[in-house]
Amino acid sequence: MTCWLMKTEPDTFGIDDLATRPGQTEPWDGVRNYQARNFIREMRPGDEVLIYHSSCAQPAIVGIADVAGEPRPDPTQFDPESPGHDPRSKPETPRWYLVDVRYRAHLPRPVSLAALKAQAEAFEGLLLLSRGRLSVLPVSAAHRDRILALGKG
DNA sequence: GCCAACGTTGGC
DNA sequence: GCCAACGTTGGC
Repeated sequence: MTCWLMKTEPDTFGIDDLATRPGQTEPWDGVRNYQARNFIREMRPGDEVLIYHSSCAQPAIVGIADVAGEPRPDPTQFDPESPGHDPRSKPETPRWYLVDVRYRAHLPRPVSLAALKAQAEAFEGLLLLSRGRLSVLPVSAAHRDRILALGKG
């Protein structure tokens, strides 16, 4: 079972929004990057997800969620009204995928990007630090444990 | 298949 | 709001 990190902009849809959704679950649509897409397709129900807030005053890992279902085609790619519309996508050959993400908990203390950078050796290899623009990425068990330890109250 | 132009992400 | 990094597109 893999642990993942998924980014979101709190001004648009933050962890508080996730926590107050019906079923505390949201289809994580709109990912339009091939590397991120490939990671989504590797996700399995029950996998743990770290929720990261980006493009905000304090970029940080703010909580824990899990993967609530199998990866499936992102329906917004077929919707001409959606900003995620991709005219190249056909229902029989979908290009973009999503998973449903279910809220589990806030971290008692957010783990800021600055805090991660301050322990650069400990977080060596963490794609959040080396692939700044990747919005979905795997997190090793060791890094995950360390992040949760930092996030304890 | 190379590479320049362009667009987007996201920290600061 | 600026700008660096870098993924994507499209001409050749």
